Amino acid sequence: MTESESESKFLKSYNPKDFDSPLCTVDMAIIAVEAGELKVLLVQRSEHPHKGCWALPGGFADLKRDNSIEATAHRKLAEKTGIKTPYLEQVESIGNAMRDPRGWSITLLYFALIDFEALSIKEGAVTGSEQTQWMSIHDALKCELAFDHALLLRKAINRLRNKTRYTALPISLMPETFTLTELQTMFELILGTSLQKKSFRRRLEASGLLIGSGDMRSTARRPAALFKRSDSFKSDHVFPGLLDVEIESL
Amino acid sequence: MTESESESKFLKSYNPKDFDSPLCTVDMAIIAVEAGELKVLLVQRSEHPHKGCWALPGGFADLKRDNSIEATAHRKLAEKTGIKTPYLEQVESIGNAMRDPRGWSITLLYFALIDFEALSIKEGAVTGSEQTQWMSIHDALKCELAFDHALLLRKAINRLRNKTRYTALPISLMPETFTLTELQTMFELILGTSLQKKSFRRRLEASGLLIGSGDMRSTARRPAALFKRSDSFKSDHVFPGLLDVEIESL
DNA sequence: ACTTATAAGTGTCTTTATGACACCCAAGAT
DNA sequence: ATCTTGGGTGTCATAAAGACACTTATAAGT
Repeated sequence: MTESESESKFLKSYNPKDFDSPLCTVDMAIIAVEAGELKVLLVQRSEHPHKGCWALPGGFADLKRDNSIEATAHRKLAEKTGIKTPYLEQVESIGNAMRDPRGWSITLLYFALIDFEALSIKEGAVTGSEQTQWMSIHDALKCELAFDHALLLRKAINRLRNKTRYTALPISLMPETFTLTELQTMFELILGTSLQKKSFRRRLEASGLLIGSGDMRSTARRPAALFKRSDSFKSDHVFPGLLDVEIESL
Repeated sequence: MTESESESKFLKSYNPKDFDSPLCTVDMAIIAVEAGELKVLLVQRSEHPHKGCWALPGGFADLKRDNSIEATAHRKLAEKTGIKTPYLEQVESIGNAMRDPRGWSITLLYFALIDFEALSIKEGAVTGSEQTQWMSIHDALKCELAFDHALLLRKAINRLRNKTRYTALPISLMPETFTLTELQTMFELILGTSLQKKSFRRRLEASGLLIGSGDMRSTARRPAALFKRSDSFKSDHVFPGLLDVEIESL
């Protein structure tokens, strides 16, 4: 019997269900800004365990439909928000015997950043049988989320805060065009500190990530130049230096 | 029936095996330096699939013995190297339908850095029925590793290289005491570039991570001061600035 | 029409950290 | 005694962020 015959015979008699295997899920921290606050999308669990609790959206990979875990994450995101091309990043995987009463379980945590205004499914929408809600990060961390989802949310926010110090990530939360002050406000909102206007503009200027759209935003004051993402824009662009703010680890 | 009675009834009738669940493993890139080369610990697979191929050590979480995936990683590491307190970090999780012929599979990739000299199990050791080997990174990436382990190894090395630019991580690869030149050589080996002696020493001096051990190393030339980790040492210490080297993404 | 408040946007000096590189120093080898 | 060699330092240049004052444009109020 050749090696490859031996291997195919082995595979034929192999059944994954013969082994004890942990539960394996994908959970998502979907983050947007609305009304000047960082918010996260939560769903109310319609099934046990933790029935009735608010939780991060997520669930099992559908082995028939999803070719990879990123596909699962994209599918979940599209189901909840209608958004197809978000900023999506894997944060970490947490697995242990205690986090789910059903038994040993692992979750792959993703976080997504989206422009709230681009949402096709908004406040209080009901997808399937589940109630969904945008809740401010602050409230979400206080309100007894299901499982260890408060921990997961903290991990996602910490990642977002850290990356905001040295990358252009928050631009993913902005609409098509925006002013530099609006963008700076977004950074400040995420970091929870105020930033130096000059330094902020210098970084962006030097990065070449944005170009003026030509238009101006006329508000009650002096009009502000509108910018949009340039051709060379990448949301994970790394600036040469860190913003010197100390972030409170949640 | 109260909510909690309803929930416990649900849990009693719940069987994880009722659902299609992916295979879920932990794989490890265990890295050390020997003979002036970055090396990775590989095991030769004694079972199908990919029987006979070299692979990163790893395997299924033992739901009976391991309380968490970190516990699984620590156990695997101790089994292969005898080392209990390494630098250990989760890199990423990869899951898709193609990476394992047995079916949809997810792996949680960890990487560990250890001081080769502190190993209790060395070259060519046989643990259980598996042959193990330390192979240079360069060779390992060329030699057709099992599954997608070449990809996993590249991800681990890229992470190591990136972190070496702005953290003190490589100190985890050093013995108890060492000279600054030896440490710099370690950084250079990982990054694949030479570094400025002065800049390198300044960063470490300013960090307060090391203190002189009092002793000197007497070689054929001028003796060099020996240093050890100070009380405030943390391997994930972040330096204020980046080392300005461009690293070839593998 | 003039003034004022306010947000947009700029000029410029300081501070911090790394890069570059020349120089000095200590010990064994000759 | 001198040479060689790697250990270790002094110092100026450069890059990027921080601090902060200043100018500018607009709408609203008088």
